[in-house]
Amino acid sequence: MYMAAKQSAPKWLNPREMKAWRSYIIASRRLLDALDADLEGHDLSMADYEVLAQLSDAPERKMRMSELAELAMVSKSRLSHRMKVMEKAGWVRREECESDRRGSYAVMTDQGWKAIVKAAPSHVASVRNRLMDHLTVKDQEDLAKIFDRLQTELRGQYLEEI
Amino acid sequence: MYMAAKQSAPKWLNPREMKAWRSYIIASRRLLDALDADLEGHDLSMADYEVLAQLSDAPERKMRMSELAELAMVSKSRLSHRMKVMEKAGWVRREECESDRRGSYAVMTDQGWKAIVKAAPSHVASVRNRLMDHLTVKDQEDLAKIFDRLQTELRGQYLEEI
DNA sequence: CGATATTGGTTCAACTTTCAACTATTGAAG
DNA sequence: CTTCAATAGTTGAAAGTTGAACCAATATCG
Repeated sequence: MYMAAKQSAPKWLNPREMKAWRSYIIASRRLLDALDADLEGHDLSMADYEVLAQLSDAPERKMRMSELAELAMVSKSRLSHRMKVMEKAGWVRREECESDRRGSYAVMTDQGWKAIVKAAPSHVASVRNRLMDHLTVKDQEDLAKIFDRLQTELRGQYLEEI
Repeated sequence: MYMAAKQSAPKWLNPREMKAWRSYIIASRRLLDALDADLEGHDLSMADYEVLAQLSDAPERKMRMSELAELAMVSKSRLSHRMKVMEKAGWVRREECESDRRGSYAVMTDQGWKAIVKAAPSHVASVRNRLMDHLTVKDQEDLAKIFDRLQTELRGQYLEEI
C-alpha cells in the first residue's frame, strides 16, 4: 500500500524511496523497542527517561512543567500523569512558582537523581549496543546531517500549522 | 544524561555520537507524530494503517493472524484487540482456518479495501511531504543502507535473546 | 480600570496498549 | 495411543495515553 510503482508519477513512492522508507520505519521500531526493553530493569520507559534526563540537565534540576513537556516532547497532560507516578516513586516533586502562581516547577529529588545516574550507563550502553556500534563515523555524520535538516523542516511545518 | 563527554572512554557518547543520536531521536518523533496526525482524517493510526496495508498485500487479502502480527510488528494481543475494533468498523472479518483449527485468518472486506485505497494517497503524500521531499537521492540511499544494516543486526540480537 | 483572551496546569472520560492467564489445538516423544 | 510441551489466538484487568473541559492566574486592550 505504499506501492513502489512503475505506474504513475508523484502519487506513489518509487522503489528507491520505498526502500528508504521501509528500512527506516522497520529498523526504527525495532530499535525503539529494544531500547525500551533494555530500560525495563530500571523501571523506566524511554519517555520517562527522557523526562528525567531533561530535568536532570536543568539548573537545580528544576524546571517549569511546560518547558519540560516541550523539551521531552510529551503533552502537558501526559507529563502531568507521569509526574504523578514518578512523584509516587519519589523521584520528583512539584514546587509552586512564586513569580507566576498558575505555574509549578518539576523538581528532581535526590532519589530521582540517584535513579537516573544508576540507569544512565546501562541506557547509554544500550544505545551503543543497539545503534552506534553498527554505524561508521561517516554513517553517524550522514545521520546527523539528514535528521538535523529534517527536524528543521518539520519544526517549520509544525509552526505553520498552528 | 547522555553526556557527550570529555571525561571517560566508552561509557558515554562522544559529541559526534551524541549529535547523531539526538538528531535522529528528535526528528523521528516529530516525523511519526506528524504522520499520525495526517492520518487522523481517515480514522486511522499509523499502526492500524500498517496492519491494513500488510493485509491488503496478501493474496486474497487474507492472512493468518500471527503472520499479520509479525509483519505489522504488533503483539498478538494487540492485533486481536485492534481487529475487534476494525471488525466493528466493517473493515475486516475473521475466518476460521480449516487446516489448523486453533488458527484464524484475518480477511479484509471490500469496505476495508475501499477505506485503505482512500487513505493511501494522502498517507503517501504525507510521507513525501514530511520526509522524502527533504531528502536527496543520496540521502535516501544512505538511509536505506544504514537502516538495512541496523535491521539485520537488531534482528540478529533479537533472535539471540530468545 | 474592567472585560476578555490567553496561558499554565490538572482532571475526567474514552480509548489503547500491555501483561498474564486461559482455551483449544497440534506436535513430539516415549 | 497417551502424555507433555509448544503454538494460535482471545480475554480481562491494569496501566498508559489522549483530548476536551476545566480552574486559576496573568496579559492585553479599549
